[in-house]
Amino acid sequence: MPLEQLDETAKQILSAASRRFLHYGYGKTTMSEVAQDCNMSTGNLYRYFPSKLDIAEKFVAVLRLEHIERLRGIMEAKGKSPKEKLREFFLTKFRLAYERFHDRPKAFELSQTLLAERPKVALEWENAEAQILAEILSHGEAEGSFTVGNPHETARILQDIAFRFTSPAVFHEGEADILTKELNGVLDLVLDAFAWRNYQRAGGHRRGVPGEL
Amino acid sequence: MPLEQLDETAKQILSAASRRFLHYGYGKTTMSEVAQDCNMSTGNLYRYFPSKLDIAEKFVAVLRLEHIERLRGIMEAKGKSPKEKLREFFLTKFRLAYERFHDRPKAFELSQTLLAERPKVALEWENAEAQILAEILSHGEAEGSFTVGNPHETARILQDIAFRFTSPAVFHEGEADILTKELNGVLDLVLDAFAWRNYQRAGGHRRGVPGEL
DNA sequence: GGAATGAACAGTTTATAAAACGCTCACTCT
DNA sequence: AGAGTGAGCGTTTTATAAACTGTTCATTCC
Repeated sequence: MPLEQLDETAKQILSAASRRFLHYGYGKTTMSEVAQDCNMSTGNLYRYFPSKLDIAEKFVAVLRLEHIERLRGIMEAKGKSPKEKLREFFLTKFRLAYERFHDRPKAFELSQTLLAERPKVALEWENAEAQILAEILSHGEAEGSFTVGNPHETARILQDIAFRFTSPAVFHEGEADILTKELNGVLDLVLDAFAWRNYQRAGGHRRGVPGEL
Repeated sequence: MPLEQLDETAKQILSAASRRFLHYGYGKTTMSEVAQDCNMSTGNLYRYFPSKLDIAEKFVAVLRLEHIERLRGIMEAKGKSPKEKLREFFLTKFRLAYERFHDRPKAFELSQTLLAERPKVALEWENAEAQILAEILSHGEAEGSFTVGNPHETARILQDIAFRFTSPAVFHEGEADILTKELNGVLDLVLDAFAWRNYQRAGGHRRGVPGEL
């Protein structure tokens, strides 16, 4: 699945196509243009990719890998509390989404067509994120910061909550700093909910709540 | 602004146009068709509405009024706790949005074009909802169920949180019952956050928290 | 014989001409 | 004099033909 498993020629094709996708958009790049960039015939492209859409899918898969690695880095960071990680997770996710879509309209178009044709891609992306989120929650639970029943279920709910700050269609409405402020308000609320659940689990009779700042 | 303030002829025009909007969609209904339905000329339509878009805007304004009245009814209901009202508010809002868009694609098209041309309409709708939401929060605060700093700010944040369950673009992904379940999970979390804030305000030393079920 | 080609096919996009549309206004009707 | 008309204006939508694109495969190349 990672880039390294690809044939050298496939990498070249992917690279040429990616460049055109970002520059001219998915719809405006043709297979023969990509072939020309690679000094080969159109027919030969199909020895390495089943279709144009599969090239786009691979392109997004690479993007996703970088995106997920970034978030995984936050999860694995030392010296940060699970609460801080949770906040940073969503702030980073938002910032990455904002940069990807608001600053680069062609990437937005590619996502639109790809997700229309291949809905699974979006689900895989969300699942990969939910995985990391669930790990943050599990660590927090083990460490006493959170009380989370089912980490994966809770991760889904957190994704629902943050949807407003991930959905590309909305980014035009508000500017980044306003949205960031609102997202922080949302995260305050989420963390308060966890604080309450943690307090409830602890029996609701102690003044100091473990893991509370 | 309400329907009653309209001229009798204007009401007739609005009614005929609305019927066509819902049946054939905004784009497929023509002014001359509406005029024919009303047994008048196209020119006469413009004595009552400045443009076709303004008819659509009035149509949506009526919809909004019904929608808001419904939510206001929840807010004003007797014998329900603010927490129950908060939950019912969002469940109803979701159900209404789901019916409006998922079950009636033509209404979806009308919203799309109207919001593209008249972004203010969406803001007014959101503001009207936020108003009611803020009142529920204020009542809850006065009654001891919630601790809410700024009701309007908090209302905004709750709207952000529920965005996933309001955004028309998403309704195709999951079915209503799955989304309802997830929304309930989100509301559980929100209510827990309020419980914690309430507990914090109360000094964090009492076992029983006022207003808690 | 595996790698690469490019003409050919079906489907889509684009270009453009024709039809239809939203809207105005000089006018008629009552 | 206020309500209503409808031909006419500029623009948008639609219909259709031409050009192009994604994909295949019989063939060529090394």
